[in-house]
Amino acid sequence: MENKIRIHLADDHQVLIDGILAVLKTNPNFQVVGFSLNGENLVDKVAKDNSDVLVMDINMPEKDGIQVLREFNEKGFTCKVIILSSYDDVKLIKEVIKLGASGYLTKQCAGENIMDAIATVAQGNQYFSSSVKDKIFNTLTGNTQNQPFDINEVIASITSRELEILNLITNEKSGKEISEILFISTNTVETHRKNLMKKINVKSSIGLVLFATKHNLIEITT
Amino acid sequence: MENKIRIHLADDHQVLIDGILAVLKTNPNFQVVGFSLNGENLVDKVAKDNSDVLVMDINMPEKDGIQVLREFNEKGFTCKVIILSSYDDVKLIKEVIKLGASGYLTKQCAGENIMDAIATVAQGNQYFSSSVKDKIFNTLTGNTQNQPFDINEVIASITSRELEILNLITNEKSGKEISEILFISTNTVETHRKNLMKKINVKSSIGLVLFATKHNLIEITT
DNA sequence: TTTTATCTAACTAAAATTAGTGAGGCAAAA
DNA sequence: TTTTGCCTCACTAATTTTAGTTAGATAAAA
Repeated sequence: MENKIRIHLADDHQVLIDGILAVLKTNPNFQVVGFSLNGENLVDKVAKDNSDVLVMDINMPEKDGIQVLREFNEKGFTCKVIILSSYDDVKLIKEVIKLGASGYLTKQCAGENIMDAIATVAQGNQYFSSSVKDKIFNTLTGNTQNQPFDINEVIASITSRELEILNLITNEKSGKEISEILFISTNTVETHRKNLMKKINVKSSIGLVLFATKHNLIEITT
Repeated sequence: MENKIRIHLADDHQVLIDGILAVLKTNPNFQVVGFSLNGENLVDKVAKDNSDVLVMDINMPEKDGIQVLREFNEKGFTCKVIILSSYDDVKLIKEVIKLGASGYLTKQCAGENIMDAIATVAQGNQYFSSSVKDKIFNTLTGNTQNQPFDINEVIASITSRELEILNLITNEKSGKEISEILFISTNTVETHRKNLMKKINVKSSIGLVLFATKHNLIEITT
């Protein structure tokens, strides 16, 4: 028998952590080496623990699961990550997969599924609960006309000045405020806004904000 | 030694139930006699189980915890109820106390707290986690301006109709479009929008969208 | 029963956004 | 050198949003 799988749990619900701890204790192949109630310093803790698998919630105080995944990528860690979320939102699922998560379970799943998932991803495979797989499958089959143009091209076509405008719009600045911040005419601001809407192909500033946040093009300061 | 305390668990997160099951197994005084993944027929099931204590989430499919408590009162059952909720919203806490709940824990609590709580309420006493007691205390002492914007309370104060509006705004619908979708006047839509902006304390619809996406209050369909 | 919460709606007035077109200046690339 | 892309700005006009107030209807709760 190989070594035990070293596991780190992260969820702001202590009772859930305690519960999973108790469940995992029933399997001698698993060893929980640490847990966290928020996302702060999570990457460092996991590195220090030398954990093989991180089971993590998305919604956590201080730093959410998405941010943690990003940090993992930046620092090039090899620890496998299983997302254990309350929601099975397609966008969220796609995002965490893109960010390198090895598994995604909803909290509707059984305790056994977690053990399956941990064992699976520890071997380098991916594990997604059936409801998650269904959702993804449905979107893949459902929308073929989804994106008439390449998102990356769109993002690349956004100039630095436009990005500046986009940033300010997303931070709830009005056209007039933006003009005062950047020392340009409101006309210019609105021209940029128009060009952005055309490029990104949205109907309003709301669409700009959704696009900006979805693709993390901006930094929200408020 | 008296008889074991008979417990029923109700939560739509199976993994949490499995976890609590594993935790409670460590104490021979507790016996979990049933569990439910939603609120449907919960009252009847608890009655049939002859349970002493029901540990129940508020947010459940089919029938939420509040409705279940009401039903308990109507039918005059004596089973003690402990609420295990994700939120420590004052309004919610007050409501469940009024409806006869014997305990209230947030999911931030430890597994041990649940055992304490069960033992306490089984003896006819009440059990509230310290964070819950603090919250209630603050409101009683009039310290309400202490927390100008408790996010959970803000979210809880959003009505279902407002959520509907918020959803449509976040999906790039204009006021006119929303009025046509919901068959109400644009004036009404704008009133809802105003009330939302006031509740959430943002300057514009952009702020509403940021809030909605940040807290996963809506489903973006586009 | 009275109060409270929610949804509905109207009114006015100011401010902001959306939409389209045109155009000058400037710097880098072809 | 000519072209291209980007930033700049103006003008008009329609539409939408923001802000404040008031208020009726209804159902639930105190």
